[in-house]
Amino acid sequence: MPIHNEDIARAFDEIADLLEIDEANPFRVRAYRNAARSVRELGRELADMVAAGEDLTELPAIGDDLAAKIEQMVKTGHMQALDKLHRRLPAGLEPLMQLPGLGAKRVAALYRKLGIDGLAALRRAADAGKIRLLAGFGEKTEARILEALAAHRESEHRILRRTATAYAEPLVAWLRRADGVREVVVAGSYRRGRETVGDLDILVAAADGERVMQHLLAYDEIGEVLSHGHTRTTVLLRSGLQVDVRVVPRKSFGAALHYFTGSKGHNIAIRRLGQQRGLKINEYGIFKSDRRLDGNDETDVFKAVGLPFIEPELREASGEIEAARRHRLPHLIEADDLRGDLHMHTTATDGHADLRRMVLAARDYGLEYVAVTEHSQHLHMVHGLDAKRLLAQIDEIEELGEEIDGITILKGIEVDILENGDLDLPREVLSHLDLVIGAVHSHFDLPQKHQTARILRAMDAPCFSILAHPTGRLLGEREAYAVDMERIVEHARDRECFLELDAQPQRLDLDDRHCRLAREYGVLVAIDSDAHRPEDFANLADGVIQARRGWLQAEDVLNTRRLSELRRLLRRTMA
DNA sequence: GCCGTTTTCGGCCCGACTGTTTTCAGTCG
Repeated sequence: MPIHNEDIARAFDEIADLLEIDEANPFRVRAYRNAARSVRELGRELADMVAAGEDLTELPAIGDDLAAKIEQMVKTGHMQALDKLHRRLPAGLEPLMQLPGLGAKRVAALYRKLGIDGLAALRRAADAGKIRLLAGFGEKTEARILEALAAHRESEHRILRRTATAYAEPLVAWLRRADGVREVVVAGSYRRGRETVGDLDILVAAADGERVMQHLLAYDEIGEVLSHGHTRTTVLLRSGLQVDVRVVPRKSFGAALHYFTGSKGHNIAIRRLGQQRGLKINEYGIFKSDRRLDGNDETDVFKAVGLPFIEPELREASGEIEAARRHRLPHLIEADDLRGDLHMHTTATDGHADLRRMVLAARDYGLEYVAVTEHSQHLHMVHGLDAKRLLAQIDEIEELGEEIDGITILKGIEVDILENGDLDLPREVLSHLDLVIGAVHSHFDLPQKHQTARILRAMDAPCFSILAHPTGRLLGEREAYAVDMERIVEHARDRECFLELDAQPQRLDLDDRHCRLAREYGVLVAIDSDAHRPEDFANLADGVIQARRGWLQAEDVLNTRRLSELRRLLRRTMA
């Protein structure tokens, strides 16, 4: 079994948990957690770096000791340090740490005083009322543990950013109506543009916090109040979505917005920089020996540590601070930079509106060009096009193109990549088109080697312009299939074809790391709506956010090109 | 255990809320 970065990160996190239960030096514990974060944020596989003999101590938060542990895990599949800890502390303790309300101290007490060594034992003790009798515990803590155990069954769930927007917007509007409220912004991972969010962090600028909180508690959608103070209140909406609302004075809004936007790793790095300059940075401002310097505006925080403004989408502690220091931050793409869309469907296959309505919707959205890209025959379920129907659609598109002004309709197809890497329609038919999008819609479970070879072979077909939704993931439903993305990106560069960032909210692949990889290799990314309905062109905005998370500039994106330039680039893929 | 414009030792981000405490520890973000 190949070892992935996530396996290593989990091992480090588990060591941190067990060490903390064992009352080890808290900074040693933190070192493991920092390393886990660093490994997760790394764009490349550690196993590959080890194979290439690279120096892992170059990576942030990895020193000689942890580099050796990574190497050991990659080579043997085990980390002895973790195995050793497991001989002294049951493996069942680590899941206990994941329950809200339980940390190392309490887990240690439960284990040492009551012999609780896992979730099952915890439930038995809580049911029997034994926990409330422990020093430092009480009835409320015991009740909270029982609740946490019940919630644990439903497991952690993150929701699509798009779904979160539907909850966030009315709540923000509600909070704006509270007396004395100056500003309301959704911060956290939502503001950083993560494709899924676990909760909403809403920041409010107002003088009277308690007044805002009273207004919040009157919101119709609130299911439960988890905690309530005058600067911070946490509630669960009826939908189950957790919302943290924080109120700060207007003069602290910038510092608070920076702090609550995160990411955690980014904040820690910024505060460290501040510390080196003798500054204390918190959500209330920037301080030098208790004298407040600034904090009105988010840029104050960056200025204080000698950096230019860093866009929220970049704040993942994945090189943005170093890039800012060297003035190498990308000038990120904006939604207005897109001139067209290269992937959409109509009622000819699985779309919900006919060709005319879809094209008019694209024009209304402000696009200069749009490509019609139906599924091909292999997808029987959606009545995919065979050669005859495709040729008929080409005629239909040309007729409509004559008739409609203000937008150019390109002729394309989303052709299936068959199991052996062949395309689902012959070259003679595809060559009538302006572009060919290839996509995997079957055999998702091939081993990585085969899946990668299959896709590389498809990219070598004479007519192949863009690889659609390159990992096939459906967030919350289906994992990405196993592919070596670096090889695919490299091949796209050599083949002079393109990779898609599918902007459907549950797809959004390429993801941020893959976008950065494409940019490194100089492969242009197509941000496509994959629209099936007129309103789906709005997906493009979500795609742009993901592209920004992937450090893409307008020049890195295929469909920011003018039509003439786009046609030139596409023609090369159809030779 | 990591790290370095305080550089091989001595630091390590920082504040709010809860519960159980009678002045604060534990947890969380």
